[in-house]
Amino acid sequence: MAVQLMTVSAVQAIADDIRSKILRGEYPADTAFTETDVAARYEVARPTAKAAIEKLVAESMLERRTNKTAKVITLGSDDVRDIYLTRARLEKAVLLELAESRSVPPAAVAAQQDLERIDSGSGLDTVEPDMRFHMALVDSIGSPRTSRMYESLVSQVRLCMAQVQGLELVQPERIVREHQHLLDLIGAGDGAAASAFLDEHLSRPRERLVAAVGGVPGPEAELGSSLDT
Amino acid sequence: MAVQLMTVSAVQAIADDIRSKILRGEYPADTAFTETDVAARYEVARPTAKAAIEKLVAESMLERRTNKTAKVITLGSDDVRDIYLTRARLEKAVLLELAESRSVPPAAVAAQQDLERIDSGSGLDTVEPDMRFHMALVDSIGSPRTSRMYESLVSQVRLCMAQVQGLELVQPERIVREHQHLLDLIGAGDGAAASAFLDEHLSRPRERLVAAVGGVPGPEAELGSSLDT
DNA sequence: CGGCCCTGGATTGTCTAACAAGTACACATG
DNA sequence: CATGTGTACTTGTTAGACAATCCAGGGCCG
Repeated sequence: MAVQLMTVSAVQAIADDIRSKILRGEYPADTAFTETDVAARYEVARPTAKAAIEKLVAESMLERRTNKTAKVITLGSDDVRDIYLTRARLEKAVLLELAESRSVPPAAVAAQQDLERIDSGSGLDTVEPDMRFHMALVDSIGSPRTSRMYESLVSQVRLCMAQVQGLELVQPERIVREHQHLLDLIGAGDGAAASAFLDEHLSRPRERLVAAVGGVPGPEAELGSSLDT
Repeated sequence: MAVQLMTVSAVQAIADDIRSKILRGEYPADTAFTETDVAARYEVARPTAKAAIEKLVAESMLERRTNKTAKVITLGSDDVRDIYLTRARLEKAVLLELAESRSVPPAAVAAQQDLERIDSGSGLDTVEPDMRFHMALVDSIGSPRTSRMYESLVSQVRLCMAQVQGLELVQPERIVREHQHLLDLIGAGDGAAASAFLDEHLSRPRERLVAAVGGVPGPEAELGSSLDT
């Protein structure tokens, strides 16, 4: 009867809170997260804060080098392209499989209807149903690993959008139209066309984000040379 | 200059050691990893052992539910299919892109030559160059995130193979032939054929692994049976 | 005789306190 | 001005301890 409302784990709760705040844009890129600071803010011991930070590092929300303080990850234009290209690879494969069986996922249709409903709203309200639409497509094929990977990519897209402030250029009616086109192509069994159209559909926001993050090629491409992992 | 020789982190070293031992098959499925046990074996404090265990849980080598001891993950037939299908999704997209530019990755050719060289060897020696071949294909497109995801899938394939003992049915000459066919199709720019052929190429080992892991549909589909150790 | 409670041991989650090691920055010195 | 040093800050790791939880075995009652 209890609906598992308590996260039963302090580090999980802290990590969830920090992650949601990062995705909401409350912590801009390069914000430092010291262990003692996190421990003090959430009133927990330092090992607990440390575990939460490392959890976020593991899922690429924060980055840290040994003996250095963790910071909110900075996504450069290279990262944005990589995220969108990887995302497209997964989703195109999904579209091909869905078109094969001509199965239009009901959850995606529902997300699409939500998107139509708030069509007149401002740009930022549309990204949630937009993401849900794509996520529903991927989830519908019932592959836990594919879903988990895609979810991680979507999360990074949201992180990137949160870091870029002046980004209101989304055109809801165009998104709705293109989504509908995708669903139609799936229903028609034309996987190749759906796959190709997805590239088009994703290219616009991708380049928009690339432009928004500025000319930064990568987070650490400009300090003498490679001091990489 | 300095070649980063010491892993400077105890938990990293412990996690690496346990992971390699798991992938080598020294710890069969469902092997329990108690925090105090790991701490004693590596002569470190319990938090350190805990961190190492949680690191392995994060990368799906171990699984644990709250307040329960971590165990080596058990991959059922559902998991094997999911791993191979997800793997195919990523790699097919990669093949399409490679064929688009007709670029045959040199690293893949090198792995292929290694595979030909030990062609006469037993089956188990072939899986390393085999994996390296596929990994080289994926790495060649220069997408860090795609590579990381594919690597995680390859790692799970290796884990699965390590857990299945009697699995010597690989036919090296067939693998060599099919790999060469893939490279030829890439060079010819026929991405669609390469993509389709990859499905064929992966289906055989997939079904072989599915059969090897037995009729277990999933790790926790039947709780009335084996819980030994 | 069988089912249920209940009490132990075992294990994990978390805390406090502390020390060692490494980095970064300021400062003093040549 | 360059260089070396030192100090503060932060992380990596340890030790010990306590509460909460889970599992199994035994005793009690029907």
